[in-house]
Parts: sequence; structure tokens; C-alpha cells
Amino acid sequence: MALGAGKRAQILDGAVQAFQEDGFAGTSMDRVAARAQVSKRTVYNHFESKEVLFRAILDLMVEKVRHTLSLAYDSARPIKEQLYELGWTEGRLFVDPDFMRMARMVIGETMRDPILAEEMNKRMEYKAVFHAFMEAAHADGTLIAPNPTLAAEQFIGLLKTRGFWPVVFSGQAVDQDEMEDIVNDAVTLFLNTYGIGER
Amino acid sequence: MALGAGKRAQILDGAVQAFQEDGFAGTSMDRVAARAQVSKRTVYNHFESKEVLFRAILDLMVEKVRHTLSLAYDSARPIKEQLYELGWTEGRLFVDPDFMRMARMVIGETMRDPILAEEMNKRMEYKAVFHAFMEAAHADGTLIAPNPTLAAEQFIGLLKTRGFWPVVFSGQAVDQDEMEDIVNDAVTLFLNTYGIGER
DNA sequence: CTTGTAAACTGCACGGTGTAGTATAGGTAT
DNA sequence: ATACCTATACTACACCGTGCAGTTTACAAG
Repeated sequence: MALGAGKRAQILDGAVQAFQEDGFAGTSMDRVAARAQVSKRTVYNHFESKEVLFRAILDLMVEKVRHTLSLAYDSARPIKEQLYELGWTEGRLFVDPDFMRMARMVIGETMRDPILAEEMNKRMEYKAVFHAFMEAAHADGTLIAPNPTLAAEQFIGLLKTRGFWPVVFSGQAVDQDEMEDIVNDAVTLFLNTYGIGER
Repeated sequence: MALGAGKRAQILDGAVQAFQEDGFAGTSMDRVAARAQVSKRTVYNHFESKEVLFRAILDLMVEKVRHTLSLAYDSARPIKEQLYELGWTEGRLFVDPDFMRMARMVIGETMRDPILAEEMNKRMEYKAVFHAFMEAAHADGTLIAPNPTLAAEQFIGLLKTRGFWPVVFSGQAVDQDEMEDIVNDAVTLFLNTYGIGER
């Protein structure tokens, strides 16, 4: 039992690495097994096919995102502080090399299949958290964001443009300090438009 | 000659379609030939290998970007108007379905190879145009952007987050009117931080 | 600590299939 | 008659997924 679970994780990790290097179609199951330091038969004992293995990785990623991404608006706390936290909610993922490796692989493969990409987007509830936050802050009067969808997208864009996409392509994860800057700059720029007071 | 050139374009177009659907490794040269409505031998007469065919597509894309993306700062014209144009310089690409199809394919394949991705980024001189613009505007005093790299990245982020990435995943190109909004919103938000006057 | 046993794992060989790239024989326009 | 094309068959190889004989591991009972 404990043994079985260990191998399973090994295989998933090896598969992410292998798929990442040569793509889903470009990777042989022999290679996956080699990366995972496991016999090919064991791979097939855990995952009945290459396709099933791939879907298992998708599931893993969805769970990680859903688990990490969550923040409800709280009217008792200053908006700037909360925006900062909202930014870090996403930033935590960008700083995690494991996650980024997985994201890189998944994005490359899902891009080909718009239906799958859409399904993943929905399952992760990605933008919903940001949207809900903007809406609540607007209703509370701490942000002037009559179009919360737009505000959410712009905020996300500011974070991703420096913290996500470059990493996806370079493979070089952003470190803590860099992410700090990215979040701070995003919050500043954002508040200059959507904030209500001091400037 | 004229005939040969026609076939070449057909093949490139077919290859982009085929690679887009099933990826580089997942697509057979027979399929490429079928998509292009050309015999397989003809494909090999124009491109000595699958790899060479792929590189030719990359070259095509680089050229398209470099050709489209260009705008020098002009101190004689209002900054807002110029930013709007700068946004559209990129927006023109996002609105072009041909380009987006190609971009989608290329991104999916280059993502696997950080070295290739970096090479492409360099060859396209993507951010350089924006960077140079911000720097010139700052020097001219029409923008307060002491960090032109940051300003350029943020501006690009605002455009891409709505005009590029969703399209890359959905395959559904943004139309003229939508792009108009995207550019306008980006310019507005941007000027609220980096502009010097009227708000 | 020894022994027994069931589950999980290894390593390897194998069938069937798909693919990159070549070869060949002939067609068609200029 | 030259240059490019089609159609098809072929070679050599890699890969998915399975089968199987034998080994390792976890762990309970003596």
C-alpha cells in the first residue's frame, strides 16, 4: 500500500518530466518508465494507458490550483493589503517549481485541444476568485470597478506577464523577491486606476 | 517557378494546420501532404525533412512579426494617440486569424525547448519596440517611466491578457471591435500611472 | 527472530501498427 | 525535353500495450 502509492507518485513525476521534454506524442512509455525509475509494466499497472496517465496529471494540477487559489474579500481590512494578498495567492503557484513544470507541460498539450483547454480552465475556477473579489470590493466602495471582469483580467494580466509567461517559456522559475516586486507593481498600477483615494 | 512557389505555400499552410491539430510529433508527413493536397514526395522536394519544414514555419512567423511590429516615438504627436497606435501595432497581429493559428502552433512546440523559445523571442525583437518607445517618451517627458522595461512589460501584459492568451487557448480570434476596447482600456489604465497630466 | 504468503515489482520478449524518408514509374505543363 | 508533379510501394525502425517467469517487499503469525 505504502509502496504502491510511492511508485505512483514517482511515475507521475517522471511522466511530467518526460512529457515536458518531448511532448505527449513524442514520449515513449519506455522513457516514462526510465525517468520514473520503474519498470514499464509497473507504469501500466498503475495507469492503463498513456492517455489515462496524462489525465491523471491534469487532475493533479487542477487540484493544486484549486487548493492554492482562494481568497474572499474582507471589508474589515485595507484594500491595498488585500490586493497584495490576492496577488500572492496566485504568486505562490508561480514561485513553485514543481507547479510550473507541470503547468508548462499541461499548457503545451492542452493548447492543441480547445475543448480540453476550456474544460481545464473551468475546472480550475481560475478567474472566478478574482472576479468575485473585485465585485465585492466594488460593492463595498473600496474599489471603483464597475466592470469587475475587466478589472480582474487586467490584474491577472499584470501578474502573469512577468511572473508566469516568461517562466513558462524559459523554464527558469521566478524567485520570492522577484515575485514580491511583481505583486507590488501590479497592485500599485491597479490602484492608480481602480482605487478611490490617495494619489 | 511560380508553380513551385505555390506548392511551397500550400505545404506550409497544410503543415501549420496539421501540426496545430496533433502536434509536431503527433503528425505524420503523410497527413501533412494530404492537408496540403500534395504528394508526399513533393513535400520532401521542398523540405528535406520534417525538422526543416518546421523551421521554415518558424521563419515565416518571425518575419510576419518583425514586419508588423514597428513604431518609433514621435515627440510631435500626443502621447495618448501614440500609445493607442502602439497597442494596435500588436493588436493587428492578434486580430489576424492566420497569424494566431500559426502562433498557437509555434508556441505549443517551442515551449518544450527553452533554448528555441528564447531564440524565437530574440529573433522577433518583441519587447524591444515597446521598450524603446517607453524610453523615448520618458526622455521626452511625456511619460514618467523611470523603468521603461517594467512599463513596457505591463503595457504588453494588459494587451495580451485579453487579446492574445485567450485566443491562443480558445482558437477563437478576437474581432476588430473587441480589440479596440482592449487597446483603449490598456492605454487608459497605463496612463493613470505613467501619464503626466489630466486624469 | 524466523517463516509464510500475497501483493507489488522487474526485465524481457513479442505482436501489431504507424512513421520518416526513399525509390520508382509515369503524368503534365511550358 | 526540361522541370515539377502524382501515386504507390517499400525499408527500417520505434512505439504501445501485453504476457510471463521470477524477484522483492510488507507484514502477520508462529
